[in-house]
Amino acid sequence: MKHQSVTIKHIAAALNISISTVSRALHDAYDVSSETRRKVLELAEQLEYNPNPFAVSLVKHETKIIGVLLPEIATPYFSMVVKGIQDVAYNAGFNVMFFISDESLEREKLILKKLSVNSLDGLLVSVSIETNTSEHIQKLMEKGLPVVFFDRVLKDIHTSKIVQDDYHGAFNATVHLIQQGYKRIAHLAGPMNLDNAQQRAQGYLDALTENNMEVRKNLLIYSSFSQEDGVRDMSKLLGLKPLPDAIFAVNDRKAIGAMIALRRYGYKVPEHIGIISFGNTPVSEVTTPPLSTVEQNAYEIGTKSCQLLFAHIKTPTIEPQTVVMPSKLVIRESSLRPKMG
Amino acid sequence: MKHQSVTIKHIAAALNISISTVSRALHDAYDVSSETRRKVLELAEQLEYNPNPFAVSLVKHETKIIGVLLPEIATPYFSMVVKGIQDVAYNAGFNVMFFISDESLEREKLILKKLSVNSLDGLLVSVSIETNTSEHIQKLMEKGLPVVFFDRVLKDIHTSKIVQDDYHGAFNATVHLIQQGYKRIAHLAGPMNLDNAQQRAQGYLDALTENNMEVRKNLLIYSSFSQEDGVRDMSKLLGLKPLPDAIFAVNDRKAIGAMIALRRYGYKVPEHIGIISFGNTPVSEVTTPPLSTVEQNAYEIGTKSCQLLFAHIKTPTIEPQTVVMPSKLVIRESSLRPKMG
DNA sequence: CGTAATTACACAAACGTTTCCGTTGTGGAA
DNA sequence: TTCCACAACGGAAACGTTTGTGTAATTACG
Repeated sequence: MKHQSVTIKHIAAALNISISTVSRALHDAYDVSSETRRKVLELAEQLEYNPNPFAVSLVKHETKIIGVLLPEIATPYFSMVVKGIQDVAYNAGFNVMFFISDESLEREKLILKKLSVNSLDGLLVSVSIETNTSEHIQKLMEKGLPVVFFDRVLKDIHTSKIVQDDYHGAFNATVHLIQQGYKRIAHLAGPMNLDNAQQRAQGYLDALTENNMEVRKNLLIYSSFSQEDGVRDMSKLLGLKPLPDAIFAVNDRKAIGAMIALRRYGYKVPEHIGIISFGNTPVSEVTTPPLSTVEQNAYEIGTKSCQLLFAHIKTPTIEPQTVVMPSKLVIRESSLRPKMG
Repeated sequence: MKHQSVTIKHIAAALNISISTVSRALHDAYDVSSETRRKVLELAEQLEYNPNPFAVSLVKHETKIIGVLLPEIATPYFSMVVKGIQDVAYNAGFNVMFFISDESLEREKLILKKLSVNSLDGLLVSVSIETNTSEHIQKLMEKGLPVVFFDRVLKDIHTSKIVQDDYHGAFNATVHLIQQGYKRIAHLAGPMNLDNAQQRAQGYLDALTENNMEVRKNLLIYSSFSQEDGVRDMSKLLGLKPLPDAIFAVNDRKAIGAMIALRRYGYKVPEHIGIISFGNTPVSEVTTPPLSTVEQNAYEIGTKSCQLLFAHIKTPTIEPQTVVMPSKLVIRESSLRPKMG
């Protein structure tokens, strides 16, 4: 900063030795007597010496910083992932820098374009809703930057990825509704071009067909992830002639939107319409009725993806792997259909 | 990175000019002909040259990075503040680095101790629950690092701070309960040593006395911020002989904890017991009944504090100021006492 | 035409480290 | 005594920039 901080030079000058000796004393103290080593360490402690990370990075070609590129940070899911990442990184002595695309492909590209490859040791990526290309990320990888994807991955990139078992989570959630006796099950889906949203939709579809239930096109609605999307899509569904009697929502926010719409029109959950969603964010416990949902281990996704990234940083030649986190059903009241006579 | 990236040297060599000319061509292009300038810019674009930020930082003594030290990131409030910070920083061309104290003073100290003053242009701070000293932060400021506090501030530090109007928010919330006709109003307070929790408690107390209502010591319970704290404290209150008939909770999570405890014991909100809280996080809209609460503009706190920090960075001699964000009541059903005969 | 001003560039120092290599001084072995 | 090994240190290059200063070549001016 403006105020000069204490450097290796000051220590060297004070002790009347060379800076190279000071440097060695502070690290692997070969070639330095225990006496001078002691004096250096003592003075460094006293002066509260901290190495200038930029100078170190310049010569060592490593930054001890990882980047996280993600679409959003103020959601229960992503903020929890971030916490997991941060925890692992902190324990490994790494700092974390966040880049938020705000669900915009353009901003995503801009961020990566401005990014000097030297400024990061590795990058964690979850792509935006709009992202339908992988060039911008591929380019970074070609320059030697280790990249690991989490949650929202890009199929055509050859690197490690860590995802939820979206397919089976959705499949099991839908089967659960079927087992409860619901007959006309709708799906409030996510954005079409997002792989994990697609996986959930596919799980829903396969669960229906494998249980010999008719797939109705108008019961599958794609839109974005917001609560408002849930309200809107549910309202649309409520205009259908034979009403759906159950909803599988792609995330908790949309499920809550659906519940709001249902309440508005006087329908009861789970009596008239059953609901199950995906996420198990804290809010799902406190809705009325409490929301059945698929557990999504956001924190673990964060920690695992960070660990994977470190593996790639340590061993650049490592074989990429895809980790699939198991999806567990959390059944609460919203999907428990009252037994009828 | 391991793979060498393109530097100013490569451009200089390719064009057979000196690196200083390249550097000047890329910046304020005095002392360079428009011809060579064009060639440099062209080649830089083509090679996708990005300056090495560490090298720049070393010589310019500025990093274009701000740090954010905060106790937690996976809560609706803090993640929203972070979003605000990130937005302003991004538009100003700054990167943001997060440091999470996890509500631990020890970790807070450790983080700051390891922090080289040179690595940041400025620091945004919200202290942990345990933080009862200011030395560790004071020390950084003395070394010339601009610091701005948000939300959880330290009284005895002379720098800019931005806080919610906790006092009047709490005061008005309590007055609202009084006006609704509630007589025995309890307060589920936050940690005693946190200034903003204290402010809210004081607002509650003053609202009672100014309205000639008796202050009962056993109706004021201090604990932490979690939902579990809310459940526990509310259960404790339900053991009192004359029951309280209204609750003012220090945040939404504790209010929800209280609602869970009330439901468990068969009490109805707002008929038996009215509730109002502080935060207006998204969850407060979807509880049953919807939660009355004090709006807390997390996003604006983020943007404003970041702007303030930039002002300090730009003009280190600037006079510190304290910004108080107005607190607005958001009345929903949980505090609307049914009129009785 | 001679001198001064200007243009366009190169050189080199500096930022704070790490690290390779060279140098000094001491002691022991032959 | 001479030679060598080794311990302990200093010097200097390098990382990729920015920036102050030096210096040719060109232009302007009286």
